[in-house]
Amino acid sequence: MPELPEVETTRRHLEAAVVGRRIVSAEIRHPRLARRQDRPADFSDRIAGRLVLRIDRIGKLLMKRLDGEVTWVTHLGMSGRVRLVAAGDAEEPHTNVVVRLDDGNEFRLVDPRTFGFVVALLPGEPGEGAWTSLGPDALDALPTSPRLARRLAGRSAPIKALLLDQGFLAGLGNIYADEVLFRAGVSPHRPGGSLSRDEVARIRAAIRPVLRAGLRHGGTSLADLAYLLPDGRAGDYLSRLKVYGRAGDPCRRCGDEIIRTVVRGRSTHWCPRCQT
DNA sequence: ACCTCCCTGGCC
DNA sequence: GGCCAGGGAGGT
Repeated sequence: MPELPEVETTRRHLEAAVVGRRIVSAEIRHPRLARRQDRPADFSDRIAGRLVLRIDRIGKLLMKRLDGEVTWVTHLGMSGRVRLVAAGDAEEPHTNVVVRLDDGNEFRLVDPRTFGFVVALLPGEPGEGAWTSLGPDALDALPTSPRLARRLAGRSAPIKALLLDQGFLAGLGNIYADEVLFRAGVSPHRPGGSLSRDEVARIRAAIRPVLRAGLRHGGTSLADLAYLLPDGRAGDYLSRLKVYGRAGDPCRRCGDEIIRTVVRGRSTHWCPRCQT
C-alpha cells in the first residue's frame, strides 16, 4: 500500500515526466475521488490550462504546484496508484481520475477502493496539513530524538499507533511502522511514554534507513499488486521485509516465530524475542 | 481511547 | 457468502 516510499517513488517519476508540462484537461470519473473539493467541478476548472512547476511530497500527500498559485493535491489512499501513459493506451479498470498533458501523455489515478482523492486548492484555502494537522515528514523533517522523546512523554497509546498517527509523524503506514519497530527492537505494544531515551533513539535511528531501503527498491508491491510504479513495474521491497506479512515464519534475526497481533484494529507483525 | 464507516478484490 | 486488507474521518 502507498506509504512514504511508494508515494516518493511516484513523486520522482512524476517530477521527471510532468514538471514543465501544461495540463490540457482533467476528468473525474468517480465523484467520490473529488469528495475533498467543495464543488467537485472545481477540480477540473482550476487545473485546466495550468503549467506544472514543481512536485512536493509531505507525508503521503503529493503536492503539484501549478502556475497561478494553484496546488493540485493527490492522496493515494490505500489502493491508489498513478499511471503515466500515452493518451491512447487502453484504460485499466478503476481509472477514476484522468489528467491530460500537452505532450500527449496522461496522468491516471487508478484506485479500486476509492480511499484516495484529488483536490485543487487556491491560495488561502487550507492546504497541506490542514485536514489532519500533519506532523513532521518522517523522511525530510524527522525530529531529533530528544524532541521525539518529549512528544512521546505521557502518551499511553502504543508506539505502533503513534507511528501510524499522521499528526505525530507523517508518512509511515502499517508496513513500514512494523519494519521500523523491528529494526529498533521495540515491541509495538509499548506505551509511547514508557520508552527509555535509548529506545526512542533506536526508533528514531531506524526510521530513515527503513524508508530509504523501501525507496531504493521502488517501494512495496504486495501480492495483490495494488501498488505499482507509474510505468507499471512492481516495487520489490516485499522480499526484503523483516516482519510485515511474515506471521508464522521464522524471524530473520533469531529464528523464533514472527507473530501477528492487533493494535488499534491494525494487523501488527513482530518478533517477541527481538522486540521488547 | 475506542469504535464504525467508507470501498472493492481476493480468498476461503 | 463472509471475511479481510487499511488510511483517514467522524462520532461517542
